[in-house]
Amino acid sequence: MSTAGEAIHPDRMRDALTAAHLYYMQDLTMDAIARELHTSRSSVSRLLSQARASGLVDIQIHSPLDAPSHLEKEILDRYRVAAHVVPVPNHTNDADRLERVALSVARILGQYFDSNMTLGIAWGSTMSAISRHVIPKPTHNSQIVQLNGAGNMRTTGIAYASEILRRFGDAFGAYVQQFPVPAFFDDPSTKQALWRERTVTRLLEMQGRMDVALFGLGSPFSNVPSHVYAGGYLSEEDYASLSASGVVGDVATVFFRADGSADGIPLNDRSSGPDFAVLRRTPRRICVVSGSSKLESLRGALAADLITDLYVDEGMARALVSAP
Amino acid sequence: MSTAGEAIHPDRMRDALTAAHLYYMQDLTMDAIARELHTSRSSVSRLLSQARASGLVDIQIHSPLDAPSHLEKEILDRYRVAAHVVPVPNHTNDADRLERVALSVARILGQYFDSNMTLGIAWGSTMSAISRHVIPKPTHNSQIVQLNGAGNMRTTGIAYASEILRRFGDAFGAYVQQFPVPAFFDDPSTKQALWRERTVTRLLEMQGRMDVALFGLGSPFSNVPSHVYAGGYLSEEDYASLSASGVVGDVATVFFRADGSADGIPLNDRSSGPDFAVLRRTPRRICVVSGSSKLESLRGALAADLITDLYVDEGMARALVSAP
DNA sequence: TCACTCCTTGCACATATGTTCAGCCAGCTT
DNA sequence: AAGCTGGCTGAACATATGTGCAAGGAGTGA
Repeated sequence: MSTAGEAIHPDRMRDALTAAHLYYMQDLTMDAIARELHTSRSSVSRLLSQARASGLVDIQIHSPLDAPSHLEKEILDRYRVAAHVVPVPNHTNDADRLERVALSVARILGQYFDSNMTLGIAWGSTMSAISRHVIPKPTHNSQIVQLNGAGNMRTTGIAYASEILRRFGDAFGAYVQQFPVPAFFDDPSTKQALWRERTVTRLLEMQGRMDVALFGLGSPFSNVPSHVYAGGYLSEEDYASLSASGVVGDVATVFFRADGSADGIPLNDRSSGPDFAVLRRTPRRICVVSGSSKLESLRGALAADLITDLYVDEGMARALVSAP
Repeated sequence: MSTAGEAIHPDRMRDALTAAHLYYMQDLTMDAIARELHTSRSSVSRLLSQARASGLVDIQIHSPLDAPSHLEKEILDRYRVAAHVVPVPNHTNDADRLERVALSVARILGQYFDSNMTLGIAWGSTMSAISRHVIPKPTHNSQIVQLNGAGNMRTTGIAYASEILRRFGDAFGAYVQQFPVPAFFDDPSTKQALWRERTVTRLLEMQGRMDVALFGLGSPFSNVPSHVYAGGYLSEEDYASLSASGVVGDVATVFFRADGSADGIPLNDRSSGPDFAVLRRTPRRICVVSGSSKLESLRGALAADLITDLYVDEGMARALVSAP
């Protein structure tokens, strides 16, 4: 069990708590609070920042039940997933879209995850961005499990993936279960052998018990290839094989076609990611997508029924409901 | 069923919602939001105010479970009630204390009340202050019931009490049940007769089904008499009778002694307020007290087991744990 | 159509808040 | 004890936010 968030001196936290009360519940100005706390206004400003960043202050936005935007309702009707459209101006570049969607998800994640739960997480640029902003929430007896290995031909990937895992674990005070294997095995039988090892079966069982899964999408053939496709995970032949199989995207390094099917895609036999059947058994499957190039991948994932809750930027949401 | 809060034009609300997302979830500046929304920065400021005031944005403060202040823990240990100490500087006058405690309670009330629930409320200066600040929260099929009549020798009290009721009703979109009777009857038999009327028994049944009761405390013999004791509700003889019975305070115009007993206090037979047995059956009984003069009254109410959740200013909390 | 009210807007100003920076202090190493 | 490091502080400055006000626009009744 890792410790939650940054260690904060208890006295400081009590001050932060008091400041938050005075500021958010009683509408005092920071100046007034500074006087009550016998400190400077700047310190109060900093205390309040800490209070927000450490989850002492929790800001939620409730749409009155009738308010879901036209887009969210349309997506619900057509795809049966709870959509959350993150407002983003049209001309925004993909990096900013990713950042804004990730920030929104990071701040709302606490609403999905609680004590005694297991959260499965993937890795990739989206997950990395989210991990950098999660807001701490203390939980007990909760677990975070890595969905797929991150090793590739050059590194074990442990540093990268574990950094992401660690951030989530710290934020929730959860036990973190890493998955120190390559994203793809060279030989399927190695995977099968390893999958019979008890350290691995234990992890697979945790995956099977997940309450929430959080993942982005890969899109191999878009003009902006995702982390997996740029990071030395796949060889030329692998890539060709994907193309030949009609793959449009992946979730946690498991691939699927436009119609949502995933059977008979050779690479999946060598992938360390969870079988879609396992994923579909997870009650909440939160998918975070941003950037125009992932539309086809998203359509495939929706067809595959991999998603229960979808976070997208506004542009993607529009694209999703406009075409057939 | 009254309509919730102020009527807001739906377009405006969607803008407010978007602004809130951009401001609170994505940390954009109001200036940036103004550009995205094609309006002026000042309008964004106003949109955000609306979003907060109308409950679109919900700000909560979570003390990490180990953080309850020394005072709150001490009160829990000694009196078995969940105490919430509202920080207030020592030299604050009673009017400000009342206002600050009321504001805090108003903003937190939504956490206690939800759809399909019944809320009982008293009246008085504390309740009035709270009512002026409640933050709207949409609920369904919920009810608000007046605990005790407000009529006195000069007025029916309906305007005063109903204004308080209405504010709560508006905020929660709840059905409001007023209690248009005098606070005290002149003749106990009038009360008994009326208590057999179906309009009244229906209301008494609602009181019996309350999920939450919200009330302040009266303190007849303090130097700062409460509303009841100043407003022409009681005659000289009544007052003398209370004194003779050893009364230290009241909840919803039902009186009690320092040891929490209420039997044999003549005025209670003429009071319109709920029998303490009814109150004690209510799962949550939230008492809001501020101002130094109500200490003895509070002690009595605690002894009478009328309270499950206590909101007090810091001074009162200290006083409560300091003396025997 | 006009006159009127009521509500909304953006501007300009007044405040409130965030952030940089230099100084200080506590705790640790040598 | 001296020297160092890291974290915290308040002053000063740079930004961001709140609000009074005059102007404009939609609705309403004469």
